Amino acid sequence: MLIGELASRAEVSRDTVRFYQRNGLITAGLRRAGRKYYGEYGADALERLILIKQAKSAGFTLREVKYFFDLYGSDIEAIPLNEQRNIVNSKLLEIEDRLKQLKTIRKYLIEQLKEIPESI
Amino acid sequence: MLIGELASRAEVSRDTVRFYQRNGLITAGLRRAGRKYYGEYGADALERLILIKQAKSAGFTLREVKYFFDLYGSDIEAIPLNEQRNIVNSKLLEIEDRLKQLKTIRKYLIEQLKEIPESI
DNA sequence: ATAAACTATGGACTATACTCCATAGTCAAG
DNA sequence: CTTGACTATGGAGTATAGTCCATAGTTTAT
Repeated sequence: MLIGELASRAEVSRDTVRFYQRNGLITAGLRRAGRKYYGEYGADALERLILIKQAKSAGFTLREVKYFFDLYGSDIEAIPLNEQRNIVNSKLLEIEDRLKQLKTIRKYLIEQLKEIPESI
Repeated sequence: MLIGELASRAEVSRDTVRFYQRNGLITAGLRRAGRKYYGEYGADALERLILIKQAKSAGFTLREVKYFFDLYGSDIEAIPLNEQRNIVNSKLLEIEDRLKQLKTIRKYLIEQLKEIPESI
């Protein structure tokens, strides 16, 4: 399929597909079109886009996703189980850290709020 | 005082001071030095730097800090009480939102962790 | 007199994840 | 055969908060 079909199937923009491709997250074949070439994308590209979206919503960066793709391809099953646990676990720790920070900030803001006299 | 003294008193880098100045967060007078001019900073600049650091650690952006400076100067007391409450309160709401998002992500990651079989 | 430490200026660079634009070639429908 | 929809390419722009560099003038101490 061409980029437009891929993009709409994955529900991302064509520019996003191009961006991911430039950054080595997905690949495409070439389809001749006159004297130019169009990108030809397979089911694997679609799979990857979906994986990327999931990973992003789970708090992973593109850099991290690329790292795992480079290591294991897009087949999650190919990643050793203990490695899978490590990946998820360390991201979990990051999230916990950020949660702690935000809770500290929240506490501080609530204190501030208490310090401001009520204006009747 | 000159930029170096200001920076070390406020515990920020000189480049940070220059950056804030370029962005209208602090101002300086001019002290003649040969045929050049050096920035001359007063107590107000130091106060602002300290305020900025506090605001940042409370989750405010520089843009937000500048907005309030433009409106009320660096004198917090000058801000009407209900406005003070609004400011802190809406930042608090933002933080709460972000906390919710992160908790959702955490929940998801924990689920994932459960789905990965133990590798003995 | 000279070196060290300080200052100013402008501009480039960092990370993240895209988005937008202009230009130009291609394809399908009417 | 022309119009509209699609594609490719390169490059610029967005937001945030600075950092780093080179060049050049200044001040202070020895």
